[in-house]
Amino acid sequence: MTIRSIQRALQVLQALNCQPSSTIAALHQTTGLPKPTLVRILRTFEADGYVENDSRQGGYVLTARVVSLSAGFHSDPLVVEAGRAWAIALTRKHRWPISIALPDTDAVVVRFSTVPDSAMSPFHKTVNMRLAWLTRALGLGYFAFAPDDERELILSMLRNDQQAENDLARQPQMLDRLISGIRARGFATRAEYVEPRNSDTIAVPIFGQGGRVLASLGITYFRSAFPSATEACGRYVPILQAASREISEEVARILCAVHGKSPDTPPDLPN
Amino acid sequence: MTIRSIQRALQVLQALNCQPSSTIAALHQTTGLPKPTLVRILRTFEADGYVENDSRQGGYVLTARVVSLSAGFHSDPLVVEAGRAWAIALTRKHRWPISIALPDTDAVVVRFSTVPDSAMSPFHKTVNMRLAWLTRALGLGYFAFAPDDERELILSMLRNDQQAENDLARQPQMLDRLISGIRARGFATRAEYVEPRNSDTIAVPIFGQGGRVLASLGITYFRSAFPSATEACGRYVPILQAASREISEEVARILCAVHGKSPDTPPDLPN
DNA sequence: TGCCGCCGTTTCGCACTCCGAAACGGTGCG
DNA sequence: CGCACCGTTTCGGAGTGCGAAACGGCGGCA
Repeated sequence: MTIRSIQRALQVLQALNCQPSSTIAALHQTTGLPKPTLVRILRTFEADGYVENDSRQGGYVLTARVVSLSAGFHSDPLVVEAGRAWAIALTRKHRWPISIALPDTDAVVVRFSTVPDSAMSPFHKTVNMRLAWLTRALGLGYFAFAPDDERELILSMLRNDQQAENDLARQPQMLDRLISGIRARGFATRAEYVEPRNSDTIAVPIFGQGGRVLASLGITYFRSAFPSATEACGRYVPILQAASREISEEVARILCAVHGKSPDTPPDLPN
Repeated sequence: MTIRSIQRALQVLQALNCQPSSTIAALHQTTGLPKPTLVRILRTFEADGYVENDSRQGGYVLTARVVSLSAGFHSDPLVVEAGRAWAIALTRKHRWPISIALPDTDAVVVRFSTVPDSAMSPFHKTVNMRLAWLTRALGLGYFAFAPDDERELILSMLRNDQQAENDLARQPQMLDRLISGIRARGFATRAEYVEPRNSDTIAVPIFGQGGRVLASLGITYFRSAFPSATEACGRYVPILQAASREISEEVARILCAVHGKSPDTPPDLPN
């Protein structure tokens, strides 16, 4: 059971967003709600500071505070929203768990993972796991493709960090060699010397409009399932890269559709 | 009387905006609402597509659709929000009505006016009145200070327009002379040959951060109240310009405070 | 001037919607 | 195995939100 008054309130909020200012009559017209109901809803918004009612402005007007209702929505979750379907599809087809990681100050954070869907997974729970920038596949898969200024910003944070996993931040030459290798190959893998040794992750960047990296997309598998890492990469890198491109397009599509209220059309999933 | 369920819903929406993903327990913690209530509210949001609940993401997550709750909020109404207090104060002190106008394609639109507060007003209702770009003070007060590309865009719309008031768009030399005069003086007045002849308006631009024009701010008076237009301008232009500067600062202040939930602190009004 | 129509708001009594304590099923942990 | 915690469901009661109707104000019109 859903709460009717809330749905109506959201409906009114949407309507208010369509015009610089709205009269009761106009809202009544577009939402179909009875006028006393509208007055009550608007009075509630007003009490909380989301709208103001001023005859000098010709009715009810949104205030700057409405922004706080969606201010926390970077495009961060967007890439998860867009990527989820492909990640699930990939896991269904190839068995191994897929993860999407996003930057968060001094590490990347796994924001989505199909570990619960994958019978064969080296980990139990991965969501919200923080992974080091310079040793983990998902960290490097983002870092290596980030623009120079962003990389420099991250490094400046890591240099003050005592964690052994961030040692590379203090070894510019080695780091440069690692990064240019990753950029040349188009994907990153986990450093060999970090735990757990029995598994590996391959990660590729997901790009947004304008070519900026939004996130990294990774697949994790047991090393024992393949004769060599090269073999595994040869198999999964093209798949990840294709998925990454599709996710980028889906992000663009969602961004365009945000204003419309059309129901979500399910994307064409890989078969 | 306000509607409790809506207030709670907004509260939850705010909380969701503070974290990439939220569990029921976390929301219960921060909002203090009973868990069954939270579940109902979240289910409502989910039904309308504003949040998604996915264990793979570790709880409830906002979707791109939340943006539509504040997408209509350009910084347009913001300048009105910021300017209202000063406009009212100016009218109280100087009697004449003050208006704030914003661009809307082929004209400017009065979005705020103290006409209702002013006993002495040449007009009855002004809000939502559309004023021609090149003959009205509020149009010119914006146009003359807009960047070149924006001016060119507006002109390209006006050139196809049959309205007599937009004739100047087809007379580049005369227009240039008019515009550079306005820029030099720092304010605009209504063209002498348009109605109503018994009144005049003086308008100045309101600038945003980065020096872009946000709106124009105008005062309207009966010509018969002054021996000459020069006299009126000499008196009111400094006042309008000072108010414009204050409003710009207020806009900046609101923009900074948007995320915080601190109650609106009333600005220092001119005495 | 007086009448009419429209608009935003308030009233008020009833119905039903929303509420939340309690219980439930699941999962991870010691 | 028992415990603790978490998200979700149940369910009966009451308080909350509902909307038809009425109100007051304003502007237009004759």
